[in-house]
Amino acid sequence: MSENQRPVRVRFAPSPTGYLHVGGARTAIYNYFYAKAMGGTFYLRIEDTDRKRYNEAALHDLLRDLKWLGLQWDEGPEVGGPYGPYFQSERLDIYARAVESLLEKGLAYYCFCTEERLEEVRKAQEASGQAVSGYDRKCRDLPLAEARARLAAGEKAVVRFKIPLDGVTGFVDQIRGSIETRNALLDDLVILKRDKYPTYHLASVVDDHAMGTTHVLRGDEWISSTPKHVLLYQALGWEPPVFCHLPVILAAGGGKLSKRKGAASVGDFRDQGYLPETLVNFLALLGWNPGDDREVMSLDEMIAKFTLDRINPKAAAFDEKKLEWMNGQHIHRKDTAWLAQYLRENLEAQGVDTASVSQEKMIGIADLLKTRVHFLKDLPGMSRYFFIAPETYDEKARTKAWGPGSRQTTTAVREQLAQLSSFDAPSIEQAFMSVCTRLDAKLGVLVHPVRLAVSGVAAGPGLFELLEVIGQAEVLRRLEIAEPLMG
RNA sequence: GGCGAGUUCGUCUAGCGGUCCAGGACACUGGCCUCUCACGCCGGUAACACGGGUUCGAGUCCCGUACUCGCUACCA
Repeated sequence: MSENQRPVRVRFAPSPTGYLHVGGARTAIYNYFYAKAMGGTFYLRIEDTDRKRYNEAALHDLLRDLKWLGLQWDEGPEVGGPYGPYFQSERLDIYARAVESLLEKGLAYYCFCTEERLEEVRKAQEASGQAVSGYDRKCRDLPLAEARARLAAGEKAVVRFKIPLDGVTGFVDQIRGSIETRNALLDDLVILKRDKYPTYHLASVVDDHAMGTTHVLRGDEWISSTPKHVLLYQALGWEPPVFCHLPVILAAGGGKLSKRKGAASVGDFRDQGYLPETLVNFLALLGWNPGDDREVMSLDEMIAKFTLDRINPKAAAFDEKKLEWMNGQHIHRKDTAWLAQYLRENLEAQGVDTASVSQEKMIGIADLLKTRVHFLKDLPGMSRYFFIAPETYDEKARTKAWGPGSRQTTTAVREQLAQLSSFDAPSIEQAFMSVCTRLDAKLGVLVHPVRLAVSGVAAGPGLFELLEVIGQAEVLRRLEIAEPLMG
Protein backbone atom coordinates (compact mmCIF):
# COMPACT_ATOMS: atom_id res chain seq x y z
CA MET A 1 0.00 0.00 0.00
CA SER A 2 1.91 2.98 -1.20
CA GLU A 3 -0.63 5.76 -1.42
CA ASN A 4 1.91 8.31 -0.25
CA GLN A 5 0.87 10.51 -3.14
CA ARG A 6 -1.50 12.40 -0.91
CA PRO A 7 0.06 15.47 0.66
CA VAL A 8 0.89 14.87 4.27
CA ARG A 9 -1.61 16.16 6.81
CA VAL A 10 -0.86 15.60 10.45
CA ARG A 11 -2.36 16.96 13.60
CA PHE A 12 -1.78 17.63 17.23
CA ALA A 13 -5.01 16.91 19.05
CA PRO A 14 -4.78 17.77 22.72
CA SER A 15 -7.52 17.69 25.26
CA PRO A 16 -7.73 20.99 27.14
CA THR A 17 -7.80 19.53 30.61
CA GLY A 18 -4.44 20.58 32.03
CA TYR A 19 -1.13 22.10 31.19
CA LEU A 20 0.90 21.16 28.16
CA HIS A 21 3.05 18.32 29.38
CA VAL A 22 6.48 17.77 27.87
CA GLY A 23 5.24 14.43 26.52
CA GLY A 24 2.44 16.21 24.70
CA ALA A 25 4.87 18.86 23.57
CA ARG A 26 7.09 16.27 22.01
CA THR A 27 4.14 14.71 20.21
CA ALA A 28 3.39 18.16 18.82
CA ILE A 29 7.04 18.60 17.86
CA TYR A 30 7.22 15.37 15.89
CA ASN A 31 3.97 16.14 14.11
CA TYR A 32 5.19 19.61 13.28
CA PHE A 33 8.57 18.33 12.10
CA TYR A 34 7.00 15.70 9.94
CA ALA A 35 4.61 18.12 8.32
CA LYS A 36 7.38 20.60 7.60
CA ALA A 37 9.81 17.92 6.44
CA MET A 38 7.25 16.57 3.99
CA GLY A 39 5.95 19.91 2.83
CA GLY A 40 2.63 19.02 4.39
CA THR A 41 0.14 20.58 6.75
CA PHE A 42 0.20 20.63 10.55
CA TYR A 43 -3.19 21.30 12.07
CA LEU A 44 -4.37 21.71 15.62
CA ARG A 45 -7.59 20.08 16.76
CA ILE A 46 -9.04 20.55 20.21
CA GLU A 47 -10.52 17.38 21.67
CA ASP A 48 -12.97 18.87 24.11
CA THR A 49 -15.52 16.09 24.27
CA ASP A 50 -15.17 15.58 28.00
CA ARG A 51 -17.33 18.31 29.40
CA LYS A 52 -16.48 17.47 32.99
CA ARG A 53 -12.77 17.95 32.57
CA TYR A 54 -12.83 20.84 30.14
CA ASN A 55 -10.76 23.78 31.32
CA GLU A 56 -10.79 27.15 29.63
CA ALA A 57 -7.50 28.28 31.15
CA ALA A 58 -5.82 25.10 29.98
CA LEU A 59 -6.89 25.83 26.42
CA HIS A 60 -5.49 29.32 26.59
CA ASP A 61 -2.16 28.12 28.02
CA LEU A 62 -1.96 25.35 25.47
CA LEU A 63 -2.13 27.74 22.54
CA ARG A 64 0.32 30.08 24.21
CA ASP A 65 2.82 27.31 24.93
CA LEU A 66 2.69 25.87 21.43
CA LYS A 67 3.37 29.29 19.99
CA TRP A 68 6.16 29.88 22.47
CA LEU A 69 7.78 26.67 21.30
CA GLY A 70 7.56 27.94 17.77
CA LEU A 71 5.11 25.28 16.61
CA GLN A 72 2.68 27.45 14.75
CA TRP A 73 -0.17 25.42 13.30
CA ASP A 74 -1.30 25.88 9.72
CA GLU A 75 -4.94 25.26 10.53
CA GLY A 76 -6.87 25.28 13.76
CA PRO A 77 -8.06 27.62 16.51
CA GLU A 78 -7.42 31.32 15.84
CA VAL A 79 -6.30 30.70 12.25
CA GLY A 80 -9.19 28.63 10.91
CA GLY A 81 -8.84 26.48 7.81
CA PRO A 82 -10.84 24.53 5.25
CA TYR A 83 -11.54 21.54 7.49
CA GLY A 84 -13.08 23.33 10.47
CA PRO A 85 -14.47 23.65 12.95
CA TYR A 86 -11.38 22.55 14.83
CA PHE A 87 -13.09 22.12 18.16
CA GLN A 88 -14.73 18.73 18.51
CA SER A 89 -17.51 20.18 20.62
CA GLU A 90 -18.60 22.08 17.51
CA ARG A 91 -18.68 18.96 15.34
CA LEU A 92 -21.38 16.99 17.15
CA ASP A 93 -23.59 16.69 14.09
CA ILE A 94 -20.75 15.10 12.14
CA TYR A 95 -20.31 12.39 14.77
CA ALA A 96 -24.07 11.91 14.98
CA ARG A 97 -24.19 11.17 11.27
CA ALA A 98 -21.41 8.61 11.55
CA VAL A 99 -23.16 6.95 14.48
CA GLU A 100 -26.44 6.88 12.60
CA SER A 101 -24.86 5.17 9.62
CA LEU A 102 -23.31 2.52 11.84
CA LEU A 103 -26.63 1.98 13.56
CA GLU A 104 -28.42 1.61 10.22
CA LYS A 105 -25.88 -0.89 9.01
CA GLY A 106 -26.26 -2.89 12.19
CA LEU A 107 -22.64 -2.24 13.15
CA ALA A 108 -23.51 -0.37 16.30
CA TYR A 109 -26.33 -0.58 18.83
CA TYR A 110 -28.03 1.29 21.60
CA CYS A 111 -27.13 0.08 25.06
CA PHE A 112 -29.45 0.82 27.95
CA CYS A 113 -27.32 -0.75 30.65
CA THR A 114 -26.82 1.47 33.66
CA GLU A 115 -23.44 2.25 35.13
CA GLU A 116 -24.49 0.26 38.20
CA ARG A 117 -25.13 -2.83 36.12
CA LEU A 118 -21.81 -2.46 34.32
CA GLU A 119 -20.12 -2.21 37.68
CA GLU A 120 -21.78 -5.43 38.83
CA VAL A 121 -20.78 -7.24 35.67
CA ARG A 122 -17.21 -6.14 36.18
CA LYS A 123 -17.19 -7.30 39.76
CA ALA A 124 -18.68 -10.68 38.89
CA GLN A 125 -16.03 -11.19 36.23
CA GLU A 126 -13.26 -10.30 38.61
CA ALA A 127 -14.64 -12.66 41.24
CA SER A 128 -14.83 -15.57 38.83
CA GLY A 129 -11.35 -14.86 37.57
CA GLN A 130 -12.61 -14.74 34.01
CA ALA A 131 -10.04 -14.11 31.34
CA VAL A 132 -12.17 -11.82 29.24
CA SER A 133 -13.46 -8.77 30.99
CA GLY A 134 -15.56 -5.90 29.85
CA TYR A 135 -19.09 -5.40 28.73
CA ASP A 136 -21.16 -8.59 28.49
CA ARG A 137 -22.97 -7.40 25.35
CA LYS A 138 -26.42 -7.66 26.87
CA CYS A 139 -27.90 -5.08 24.49
CA ARG A 140 -26.00 -6.17 21.39
CA ASP A 141 -28.94 -7.90 19.74
CA LEU A 142 -31.64 -5.50 20.72
CA PRO A 143 -33.61 -4.71 17.52
CA LEU A 144 -33.03 -1.14 16.41
CA ALA A 145 -36.75 -0.41 16.17
CA GLU A 146 -37.30 -1.55 19.73
CA ALA A 147 -34.41 0.56 20.94
CA ARG A 148 -35.78 3.59 19.13
CA ALA A 149 -39.17 3.06 20.78
CA ARG A 150 -37.58 2.97 24.21
CA LEU A 151 -35.64 6.12 23.40
CA ALA A 152 -38.84 7.80 22.27
CA ALA A 153 -40.38 6.80 25.58
CA GLY A 154 -37.69 8.74 27.34
CA GLU A 155 -35.12 6.09 28.20
CA LYS A 156 -31.46 7.05 27.99
CA ALA A 157 -28.85 5.01 26.16
CA VAL A 158 -25.31 5.07 24.87
CA VAL A 159 -24.27 3.71 21.49
CA ARG A 160 -21.77 0.89 21.37
CA PHE A 161 -19.76 -0.36 18.43
CA LYS A 162 -20.14 -4.02 17.51
CA ILE A 163 -16.74 -5.65 17.61
CA PRO A 164 -16.63 -8.80 15.44
CA LEU A 165 -16.79 -11.86 17.71
CA ASP A 166 -13.85 -13.55 16.07
CA GLY A 167 -11.02 -12.87 13.70
CA VAL A 168 -7.90 -10.81 14.11
CA THR A 169 -7.35 -7.09 13.61
CA GLY A 170 -3.96 -5.61 13.03
CA PHE A 171 -2.17 -2.59 11.79
CA VAL A 172 1.35 -1.65 10.91
CA ASP A 173 2.90 0.84 13.24
CA GLN A 174 5.52 2.92 11.47
CA ILE A 175 8.05 2.51 14.23
CA ARG A 176 7.08 -0.81 15.79
CA GLY A 177 5.99 -2.88 12.85
CA SER A 178 2.98 -5.14 12.74
CA ILE A 179 0.73 -5.32 15.80
CA GLU A 180 -2.24 -7.70 15.93
CA THR A 181 -5.03 -8.42 18.35
CA ARG A 182 -7.73 -11.09 18.46
CA ASN A 183 -11.12 -9.45 18.19
CA ALA A 184 -12.47 -11.71 20.91
CA LEU A 185 -10.33 -9.76 23.35
CA LEU A 186 -11.87 -6.45 22.36
CA ASP A 187 -14.77 -4.81 24.14
CA ASP A 188 -17.87 -3.37 22.49
CA LEU A 189 -16.74 0.13 23.13
CA VAL A 190 -19.03 3.09 23.73
CA ILE A 191 -18.84 5.52 20.82
CA LEU A 192 -21.58 7.94 21.81
CA LYS A 193 -22.05 8.89 25.42
CA ARG A 194 -25.31 9.45 27.22
CA ASP A 195 -24.78 13.20 26.88
CA LYS A 196 -24.61 12.80 23.06
CA TYR A 197 -20.94 13.64 22.98
CA PRO A 198 -18.74 11.13 21.17
CA THR A 199 -15.97 9.26 22.96
CA TYR A 200 -12.38 9.81 21.90
CA HIS A 201 -12.41 6.64 19.82
CA LEU A 202 -15.23 7.71 17.56
CA ALA A 203 -14.39 11.40 17.42
CA SER A 204 -10.76 10.87 16.53
CA VAL A 205 -11.55 8.34 13.83
CA VAL A 206 -14.26 10.49 12.29
CA ASP A 207 -12.15 13.63 12.42
CA ASP A 208 -8.93 12.08 11.25
CA HIS A 209 -10.83 10.93 8.22
CA ALA A 210 -12.90 14.06 7.71
CA MET A 211 -9.90 16.30 8.11
CA GLY A 212 -7.80 14.33 5.66
CA THR A 213 -5.23 13.12 8.16
CA THR A 214 -2.61 10.97 6.49
CA HIS A 215 -0.48 10.11 9.53
CA VAL A 216 -1.40 9.80 13.17
CA LEU A 217 1.55 10.34 15.47
CA ARG A 218 0.32 10.00 19.02
CA GLY A 219 1.29 8.65 22.43
CA ASP A 220 1.78 4.91 22.77
CA GLU A 221 -0.99 4.65 25.35
CA TRP A 222 -3.18 4.35 22.26
CA ILE A 223 -1.59 1.20 20.92
CA SER A 224 -4.06 -1.04 22.69
CA SER A 225 -7.06 0.76 21.26
CA THR A 226 -5.78 1.14 17.74
CA PRO A 227 -7.28 -2.17 16.56
CA LYS A 228 -10.66 -0.84 17.68
CA HIS A 229 -10.02 2.26 15.66
CA VAL A 230 -9.06 0.19 12.64
CA LEU A 231 -12.31 -1.74 12.98
CA LEU A 232 -14.17 1.54 13.13
CA TYR A 233 -12.51 2.74 9.93
CA GLN A 234 -13.51 -0.50 8.24
CA ALA A 235 -17.10 -0.25 9.45
CA LEU A 236 -17.34 3.30 8.14
CA GLY A 237 -15.77 2.28 4.85
CA TRP A 238 -12.71 4.45 5.24
CA GLU A 239 -9.02 3.95 4.71
CA PRO A 240 -7.13 4.24 8.02
CA PRO A 241 -4.21 6.65 8.26
CA VAL A 242 -0.66 5.55 8.95
CA PHE A 243 -0.15 5.05 12.67
CA CYS A 244 2.97 5.89 14.56
CA HIS A 245 2.97 5.51 18.33
CA LEU A 246 5.43 7.54 20.31
CA PRO A 247 7.05 6.36 23.53
CA VAL A 248 6.44 8.07 26.83
CA ILE A 249 8.82 10.44 28.60
CA LEU A 250 9.79 9.36 32.10
CA ALA A 251 11.10 11.30 35.09
CA ALA A 252 14.81 11.10 35.87
CA GLY A 253 14.57 8.10 38.19
CA GLY A 254 11.95 6.42 36.04
CA GLY A 255 8.24 6.77 36.64
CA LYS A 256 5.95 9.59 35.71
CA LEU A 257 7.18 13.10 35.21
CA SER A 258 5.61 15.46 37.72
CA LYS A 259 5.93 18.87 39.26
CA ARG A 260 7.16 17.21 42.42
CA LYS A 261 10.07 15.68 40.52
CA GLY A 262 11.12 19.06 39.20
CA ALA A 263 9.02 20.12 36.30
CA ALA A 264 6.61 18.54 33.90
CA SER A 265 4.93 21.20 31.83
CA VAL A 266 6.28 23.45 29.15
CA GLY A 267 5.35 26.40 31.35
CA ASP A 268 7.50 25.07 34.19
CA PHE A 269 10.55 25.00 31.99
CA ARG A 270 9.86 28.41 30.55
CA ASP A 271 9.63 29.77 34.09
CA GLN A 272 12.92 28.15 34.98
CA GLY A 273 14.59 30.10 32.24
CA TYR A 274 14.89 27.65 29.39
CA LEU A 275 14.87 28.87 25.83
CA PRO A 276 12.13 27.47 23.60
CA GLU A 277 14.75 26.28 21.11
CA THR A 278 16.45 24.34 23.89
CA LEU A 279 13.29 22.58 24.93
CA VAL A 280 12.34 21.71 21.36
CA ASN A 281 15.85 20.48 20.60
CA PHE A 282 16.07 18.42 23.77
CA LEU A 283 12.59 16.94 23.54
CA ALA A 284 13.12 16.07 19.89
CA LEU A 285 16.27 14.15 20.78
CA LEU A 286 14.42 12.21 23.45
CA GLY A 287 13.41 9.36 21.20
CA TRP A 288 14.71 10.55 17.88
CA ASN A 289 18.15 11.07 16.42
CA PRO A 290 19.19 12.70 13.18
CA GLY A 291 21.38 9.81 12.06
CA ASP A 292 24.65 11.57 12.78
CA ASP A 293 26.31 12.91 15.90
CA ARG A 294 24.77 16.35 15.79
CA GLU A 295 22.96 17.28 18.98
CA VAL A 296 22.68 21.03 19.29
CA MET A 297 20.46 22.00 16.40
CA SER A 298 18.03 24.65 15.32
CA LEU A 299 14.44 23.95 14.39
CA ASP A 300 15.22 24.07 10.69
CA GLU A 301 18.22 21.79 10.99
CA MET A 302 16.11 19.21 12.76
CA ILE A 303 13.28 19.47 10.28
CA ALA A 304 15.73 18.96 7.44
CA LYS A 305 16.80 15.65 8.96
CA PHE A 306 13.53 14.44 10.38
CA THR A 307 12.23 11.04 9.39
CA LEU A 308 9.77 8.74 11.12
CA ASP A 309 12.03 5.71 10.93
CA ARG A 310 14.58 7.31 13.20
CA ILE A 311 12.12 7.50 16.07
CA ASN A 312 12.96 5.14 18.90
CA PRO A 313 10.19 2.99 20.44
CA LYS A 314 11.79 3.03 23.88
CA ALA A 315 10.55 5.19 26.73
CA ALA A 316 13.10 7.82 27.69
CA ALA A 317 14.02 9.43 30.99
CA PHE A 318 14.29 13.18 31.22
CA ASP A 319 17.80 14.28 32.21
CA GLU A 320 17.72 17.87 33.41
CA LYS A 321 21.50 18.12 33.59
CA LYS A 322 21.73 17.66 29.88
CA LEU A 323 18.87 20.06 29.31
CA GLU A 324 20.78 22.68 31.26
CA TRP A 325 23.94 22.08 29.29
CA MET A 326 21.98 22.36 26.09
CA ASN A 327 20.46 25.65 27.19
CA GLY A 328 23.96 27.01 27.66
CA GLN A 329 24.79 25.85 24.15
CA HIS A 330 21.81 27.64 22.69
CA ILE A 331 22.56 30.83 24.59
CA HIS A 332 26.09 30.59 23.26
CA ARG A 333 24.70 30.47 19.73
CA LYS A 334 22.28 33.34 20.21
CA ASP A 335 22.81 36.48 18.22
CA THR A 336 24.76 38.96 20.37
CA ALA A 337 22.49 41.84 19.45
CA TRP A 338 19.52 39.81 20.62
CA LEU A 339 21.28 39.06 23.90
CA ALA A 340 22.16 42.74 24.27
CA GLN A 341 18.51 43.63 23.86
CA TYR A 342 17.52 41.04 26.45
CA LEU A 343 20.09 42.53 28.81
CA ARG A 344 18.85 46.03 28.30
CA GLU A 345 15.28 45.04 29.04
CA ASN A 346 16.08 43.01 32.11
CA LEU A 347 18.68 45.24 33.65
CA GLU A 348 15.99 47.79 34.45
CA ALA A 349 14.53 45.32 36.90
CA GLN A 350 17.91 45.27 38.63
CA GLY A 351 17.75 48.99 39.11
CA VAL A 352 20.28 49.71 36.38
CA ASP A 353 19.52 52.60 34.06
CA THR A 354 20.57 51.52 30.59
CA ALA A 355 19.29 54.49 28.64
CA SER A 356 22.72 56.08 28.43
CA VAL A 357 24.54 52.84 27.73
CA SER A 358 25.60 52.44 24.12
CA GLN A 359 24.47 49.49 22.06
CA GLU A 360 28.11 48.77 21.36
CA LYS A 361 28.84 48.39 25.05
CA MET A 362 25.80 46.15 25.56
CA ILE A 363 26.92 43.89 22.75
CA GLY A 364 30.41 43.81 24.19
CA ILE A 365 29.04 42.66 27.53
CA ALA A 366 26.77 40.06 25.99
CA ASP A 367 29.71 38.75 24.03
CA LEU A 368 31.87 38.40 27.14
CA LEU A 369 29.20 36.66 29.20
CA LYS A 370 27.33 34.40 26.83
CA THR A 371 29.59 31.40 27.25
CA ARG A 372 29.37 31.75 31.01
CA VAL A 373 25.66 31.19 31.68
CA HIS A 374 23.28 28.29 31.46
CA PHE A 375 20.25 30.47 31.97
CA LEU A 376 19.42 33.80 30.40
CA LYS A 377 18.06 35.09 33.65
CA ASP A 378 21.53 34.87 35.20
CA LEU A 379 22.84 37.38 32.68
CA PRO A 380 21.59 40.65 34.23
CA GLY A 381 22.95 39.86 37.69
CA MET A 382 26.24 38.75 36.25
CA SER A 383 26.65 41.91 34.23
CA ARG A 384 25.81 44.28 37.06
CA TYR A 385 29.39 45.35 37.71
CA PHE A 386 29.75 46.61 34.17
CA PHE A 387 27.43 49.43 35.15
CA ILE A 388 27.71 49.84 38.88
CA ALA A 389 30.88 49.87 40.95
CA PRO A 390 31.01 47.02 43.45
CA GLU A 391 29.51 47.90 46.83
CA THR A 392 31.09 44.87 48.45
CA TYR A 393 33.97 42.59 47.58
CA ASP A 394 33.58 38.85 47.74
CA GLU A 395 34.88 37.86 51.18
CA LYS A 396 36.62 34.67 50.15
CA ALA A 397 38.24 36.23 47.13
CA ARG A 398 39.34 39.13 49.26
CA THR A 399 41.47 37.04 51.58
CA LYS A 400 42.95 35.25 48.59
CA ALA A 401 43.55 38.07 46.15
CA TRP A 402 44.31 40.97 48.40
CA GLY A 403 47.48 40.03 50.19
CA PRO A 404 50.48 42.09 51.26
CA GLY A 405 51.81 43.96 48.29
CA SER A 406 48.50 44.02 46.44
CA ARG A 407 48.05 47.66 47.10
CA GLN A 408 51.43 48.53 45.72
CA THR A 409 51.04 46.50 42.53
CA THR A 410 47.52 47.75 41.96
CA THR A 411 48.63 51.33 42.31
CA ALA A 412 51.38 50.68 39.82
CA VAL A 413 48.88 49.21 37.38
CA ARG A 414 46.52 52.13 37.88
CA GLU A 415 49.22 54.65 37.15
CA GLN A 416 50.21 52.77 34.03
CA LEU A 417 46.61 52.54 32.86
CA ALA A 418 46.09 56.23 33.48
CA GLN A 419 48.70 56.98 30.85
CA LEU A 420 47.00 55.01 28.12
CA SER A 421 45.66 57.13 25.32
CA SER A 422 43.83 54.22 23.76
CA PHE A 423 41.93 52.03 26.22
CA ASP A 424 41.48 48.79 24.35
CA ALA A 425 42.29 45.24 25.40
CA PRO A 426 45.66 44.95 23.61
CA SER A 427 46.89 48.28 25.00
CA ILE A 428 45.68 47.31 28.46
CA GLU A 429 47.52 44.03 28.19
CA GLN A 430 50.68 45.85 27.21
CA ALA A 431 50.32 48.12 30.20
CA PHE A 432 50.06 45.12 32.50
CA MET A 433 53.06 43.52 30.88
CA SER A 434 55.23 46.53 31.32
CA VAL A 435 54.32 46.68 35.02
CA CYS A 436 55.15 42.99 35.25
CA THR A 437 58.67 43.53 33.95
CA ARG A 438 59.25 46.63 35.99
CA LEU A 439 58.18 44.94 39.24
CA ASP A 440 59.50 41.55 38.24
CA ALA A 441 56.08 40.08 39.04
CA LYS A 442 53.99 37.38 37.41
CA LEU A 443 50.89 38.51 35.59
CA GLY A 444 48.56 36.75 38.00
CA VAL A 445 49.89 38.77 40.88
CA LEU A 446 48.67 41.93 39.20
CA VAL A 447 45.51 40.61 37.65
CA HIS A 448 43.71 39.07 40.62
CA PRO A 449 43.71 42.10 42.93
CA VAL A 450 42.65 44.35 40.07
CA ARG A 451 39.85 42.04 38.99
CA LEU A 452 38.43 41.94 42.48
CA ALA A 453 38.79 45.69 42.88
CA VAL A 454 36.96 46.40 39.66
CA SER A 455 34.29 43.70 39.63
CA GLY A 456 33.93 42.66 43.26
CA VAL A 457 34.17 38.98 42.34
CA ALA A 458 36.90 36.50 41.53
CA ALA A 459 35.50 34.93 38.38
CA GLY A 460 34.62 36.43 35.06
CA PRO A 461 35.72 37.22 31.54
CA GLY A 462 39.29 37.97 30.58
CA LEU A 463 40.39 40.99 32.59
CA PHE A 464 41.70 43.08 29.69
CA GLU A 465 38.44 42.78 27.77
CA LEU A 466 36.51 43.45 30.93
CA LEU A 467 38.43 46.64 31.65
CA GLU A 468 38.03 47.82 28.11
CA VAL A 469 34.25 47.54 28.31
CA ILE A 470 34.06 49.29 31.67
CA GLY A 471 36.15 52.16 30.37
CA GLN A 472 39.25 53.97 31.48
CA ALA A 473 37.84 56.65 33.79
CA GLU A 474 35.61 54.25 35.67
CA VAL A 475 38.35 51.66 36.02
CA LEU A 476 40.74 54.21 37.49
CA ARG A 477 38.04 55.43 39.87
CA ARG A 478 37.26 51.91 41.11
CA LEU A 479 40.90 51.13 41.64
CA GLU A 480 41.37 54.24 43.72
CA ILE A 481 38.40 53.30 45.88
CA ALA A 482 39.63 49.75 46.43
CA GLU A 483 43.31 50.36 47.01
CA PRO A 484 42.97 51.60 50.62
CA LEU A 485 40.94 48.45 51.43
CA MET A 486 43.78 46.16 50.44
CA GLY A 487 45.58 46.77 53.70
C1' G B 1 -5.68 -11.27 36.32
C1' G B 2 -5.93 -10.63 30.74
C1' C B 3 -3.85 -8.23 26.55
C1' G B 4 -0.13 -5.08 24.43
C1' A B 5 4.54 -2.40 24.12
C1' G B 6 9.53 -1.83 25.72
C1' U B 7 14.59 -3.59 27.62
C1' U B 8 22.78 -1.20 24.78
C1' C B 9 27.32 2.92 29.72
C1' G B 10 23.98 6.48 35.78
C1' U B 11 20.99 9.29 31.61
C1' C B 12 19.93 10.32 26.05
C1' U B 13 21.49 7.38 22.12
C1' A B 14 24.49 4.83 17.46
C1' G B 15 24.17 -0.13 16.01
C1' C B 16 19.54 -2.72 11.30
C1' G B 17 24.34 -11.04 11.28
C1' G B 18 30.86 -10.51 10.69
C1' U B 19 34.04 -3.79 10.01
C1' C B 20 31.66 -3.91 17.97
C1' C B 21 37.31 -6.75 23.05
C1' A B 22 30.32 -1.88 21.11
C1' G B 23 30.71 4.54 18.75
C1' G B 24 28.80 9.74 20.18
C1' A B 25 26.55 13.19 23.93
C1' C B 26 25.32 14.72 29.21
C1' A B 27 27.11 13.76 34.04
C1' C B 28 31.67 12.25 36.61
C1' U B 29 36.95 12.46 36.16
C1' G B 30 42.62 13.35 34.52
C1' G B 31 45.02 16.98 31.53
C1' C B 32 45.76 21.18 27.99
C1' C B 33 44.61 26.42 27.13
C1' U B 34 44.97 30.49 30.77
C1' C B 35 44.85 36.26 34.83
C1' U B 36 40.09 33.63 37.35
C1' C B 37 35.39 31.35 35.87
C1' A B 38 33.34 29.60 31.71
C1' C B 39 34.00 28.14 26.50
C1' G B 40 37.07 25.03 23.63
C1' C B 41 40.46 20.90 22.95
C1' C B 42 42.84 15.99 24.33
C1' G B 43 42.22 11.55 27.49
C1' G B 44 39.75 8.17 31.30
C1' U B 45 35.82 5.25 34.12
C1' A B 46 31.26 3.03 32.57
C1' A B 47 26.49 -0.78 28.87
C1' C B 48 24.42 -5.21 24.96
C1' A B 49 18.43 -7.63 31.45
C1' C B 50 18.66 -13.24 31.98
C1' G B 51 18.18 -18.27 29.81
C1' G B 52 17.61 -21.18 25.64
C1' G B 53 17.77 -21.71 20.44
C1' U B 54 18.88 -20.50 14.74
C1' U B 55 23.72 -19.61 12.36
C1' C B 56 30.41 -20.90 10.52
C1' G B 57 29.30 -16.34 13.31
C1' A B 58 24.11 -12.66 17.43
C1' G B 59 23.87 -6.39 20.62
C1' U B 60 21.66 -7.46 15.85
C1' C B 61 16.90 -13.16 14.10
C1' C B 62 13.39 -16.72 17.06
C1' C B 63 11.33 -18.61 21.83
C1' G B 64 10.88 -18.32 26.98
C1' U B 65 11.80 -15.76 31.91
C1' A B 66 12.38 -11.26 34.62
C1' C B 67 11.49 -6.27 35.11
C1' U B 68 9.21 -1.47 33.46
C1' C B 69 5.26 1.03 31.25
C1' G B 70 0.40 1.17 28.96
C1' C B 71 -4.67 -0.49 28.04
C1' U B 72 -8.54 -3.24 30.33
C1' A B 73 -13.99 4.14 31.68
C1' C B 74 -20.33 6.79 29.13
C1' C B 75 -11.30 10.15 30.43
C1' A B 76 -8.43 11.36 26.78
